[in-house]
Amino acid sequence: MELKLYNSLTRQKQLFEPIDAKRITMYACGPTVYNFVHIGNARPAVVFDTVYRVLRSVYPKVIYARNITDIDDKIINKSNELSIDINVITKKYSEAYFDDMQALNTLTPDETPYATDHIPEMIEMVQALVDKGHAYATDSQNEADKGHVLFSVPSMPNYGELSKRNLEEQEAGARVEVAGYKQYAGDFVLWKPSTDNEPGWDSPWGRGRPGWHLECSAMIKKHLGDTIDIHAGGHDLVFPHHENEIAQSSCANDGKALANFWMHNGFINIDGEKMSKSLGNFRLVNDLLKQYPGEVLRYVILSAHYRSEQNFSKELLDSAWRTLDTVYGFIRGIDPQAAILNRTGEGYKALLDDINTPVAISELYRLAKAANQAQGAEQQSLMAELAGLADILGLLQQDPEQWFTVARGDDQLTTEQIEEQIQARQQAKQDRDFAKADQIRQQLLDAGVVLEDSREGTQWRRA
RNA sequence: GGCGCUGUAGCAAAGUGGUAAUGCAGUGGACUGCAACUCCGCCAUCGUCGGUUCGAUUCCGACCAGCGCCUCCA
Repeated sequence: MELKLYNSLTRQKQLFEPIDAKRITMYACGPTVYNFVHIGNARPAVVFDTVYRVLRSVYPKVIYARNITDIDDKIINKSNELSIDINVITKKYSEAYFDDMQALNTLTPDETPYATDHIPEMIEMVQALVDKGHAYATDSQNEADKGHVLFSVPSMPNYGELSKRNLEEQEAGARVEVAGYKQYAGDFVLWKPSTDNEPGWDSPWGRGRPGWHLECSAMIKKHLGDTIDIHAGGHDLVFPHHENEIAQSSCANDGKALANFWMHNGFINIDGEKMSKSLGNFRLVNDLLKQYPGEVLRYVILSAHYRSEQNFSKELLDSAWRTLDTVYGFIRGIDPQAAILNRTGEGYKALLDDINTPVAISELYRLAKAANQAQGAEQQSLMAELAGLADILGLLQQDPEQWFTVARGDDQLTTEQIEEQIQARQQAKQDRDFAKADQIRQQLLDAGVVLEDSREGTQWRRA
């Protein structure tokens, strides 16, 4: 039983070999909390939650950390814009994030470090970089430029390893305005000065705040170690974010690798276009949850391989919902069984092969369908295997009866009303008044309730 | 200019050097008072053109069409 993962660093799928099989360490870049998160933020959360679940099925202990970025210029801007204290904003949106992620059935990471709780660690790392000649404080001659500390990219010979970038070759097409205080165009900020009305912390270079990349490096070192097994995030973070994290950590830790495996998820587009503010096509998880169960969103995300791009659309969501209806329909009324993971099953094997969730999901469907048709011990065994696979995918965690009967969106009828109507229809059928029976059924259908007759009676579900 | 990705049925999405999983939709049939559910069946030669090979959707090359990063970004 081997786990293979695609490693962005080597650009190939390779056998996952942990540093310490008794303690797996994994870090995923979390959100900057200045707004509700959109579906694109949900993808890494769901994907790496699944990776976490797979790892836990293989190894006895996995430490998964996902940070909250609660100090950032975007947050400061929002704070100024709305004249609301920055802490109020970060509290509100970090809580909203946790709620959304729970709706997507992601497990709570073992560590949720906040950037602002790690200022001393960050300062310490900057100091180490300065001491080792990998960083420099800007000249204090010019008052405006004073107080910056920059990472010196030329001080690191193998800079660019992750993104395979050669800074010289990029200059031709790059439109980066180079700040005057930089010694080299590619140098990036470790520490920047804060004005009096900006949040800041005292440091050897004056009152200021950390640069974007620094927190991850500092928090990884503190909570997980100098070198971790897996570092994950969205594909767009490869450069510059992760590249710079590597530079900081590696140089601060005397050349040790920051992570052995780098995993990056592909983007989510909306109706064929990238989500962007100018297009106004952001899909907030919070809004989508008003129309779809969280499980539908999770299912959609896992129905494509995590490295490929995925196009979100209403059609995709509706289709996923119908599929889940079918699957829950298969197991509705069957006694649930304690989960037993079939480690030689196709679904689990697919997950071990670079987290191939689409194949695992098709196996989930196959098992549910087979359970629907089986009887007795065979059925129990299929249900146990189904539960085992479903647990790793974080799907099918609801009671099927609930899945079908909990009101969806704008449903008007209560369960009691529906069952009353079903009784009335039953009577009409017994009286062989089919016209009336059909009329009741149609009325219910118009109200979003589908009836399913069987020898045992009438079952209903919301559609 | 540099780095990189994608192109498989109406939609979604796996996959393999030996004629392509799966889901949704559609469709034929069974079941049903009629439906719904369910069951049985049908529905693609894998962007184009070359090359390698006994054989390619799968390898190589070119081309076409999309797209991402290089600036905040999941």
